[in-house]
Amino acid sequence: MSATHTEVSAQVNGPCGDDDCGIRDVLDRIGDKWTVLVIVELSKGVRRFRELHRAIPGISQRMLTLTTRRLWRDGLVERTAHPTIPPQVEYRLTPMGRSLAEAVERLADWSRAYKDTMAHAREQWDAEHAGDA
Amino acid sequence: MSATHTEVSAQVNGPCGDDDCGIRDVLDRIGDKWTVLVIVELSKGVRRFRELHRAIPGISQRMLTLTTRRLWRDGLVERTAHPTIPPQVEYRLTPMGRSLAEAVERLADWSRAYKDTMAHAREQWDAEHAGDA
DNA sequence: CAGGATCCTAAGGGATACTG
DNA sequence: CAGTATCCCTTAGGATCCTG
Repeated sequence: MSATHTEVSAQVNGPCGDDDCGIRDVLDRIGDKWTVLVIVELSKGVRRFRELHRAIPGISQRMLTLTTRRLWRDGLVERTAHPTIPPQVEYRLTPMGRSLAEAVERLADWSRAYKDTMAHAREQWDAEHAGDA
Repeated sequence: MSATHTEVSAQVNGPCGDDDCGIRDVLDRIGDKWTVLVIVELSKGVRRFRELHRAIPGISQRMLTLTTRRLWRDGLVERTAHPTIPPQVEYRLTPMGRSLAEAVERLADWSRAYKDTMAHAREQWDAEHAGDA
């Protein structure tokens, strides 16, 4: 798997030369507490504010508002406000949003694949370092 | 959660039934400020503490210590301490760590692919909502 | 060199009350 | 219903000094 390279082949498996690529950009966007959950929920279909709120346990209206607004602003979701009484606002992923949802799903795949391995690694580490502080 | 919902296509493109899958798990691990940067740097090869410190501009020793330790504990990186004076500690990704690095790269790919589109979307949004507060 | 121990602040985010 | 507006508090993380 890993070649016997030291750091000569920095550009082999690193997609960017020596910079941090765009990784921080994505994480600044989805690294918060709720964004991905909203994205995942919206990847299932169109949702209204209230539906999102109930589908994502624990989120406050405030954070849902902030999160949806950020996604909207970034062009990841489309917001449709029906001028009815009471108001109805629908959120749906844009093509770009769906593509992000795809990438996020891959990450979720990884998580499920290695969850047990990581848990076991932690247990073992904790056991081996039981005398430290 | 609510079972009486008439959600027909809930399991179509959603990889998990109605839960949040393991997405939060991953993000709790890589969603912080430095973890991915360390992972990316280590994906280029073995690195010593100092090398990591200099390769990742802005990180403090404290955060580098915490970050590497967490990765180590989770079995994502391997830590080799040479009992020399002065000490030498090498970090390298484990197979599981490399697999995570892969997934992270995919996310970075996405970022680079849509960076401009998002920036443009934001500009437009800001322009259209210049009169709000 | 590779950390540990402390101190301290910025900000993310929760709870609650109000509004169009 | 879909938000706003405030208050408040926890905590990630920076700065600094110390050690084996």
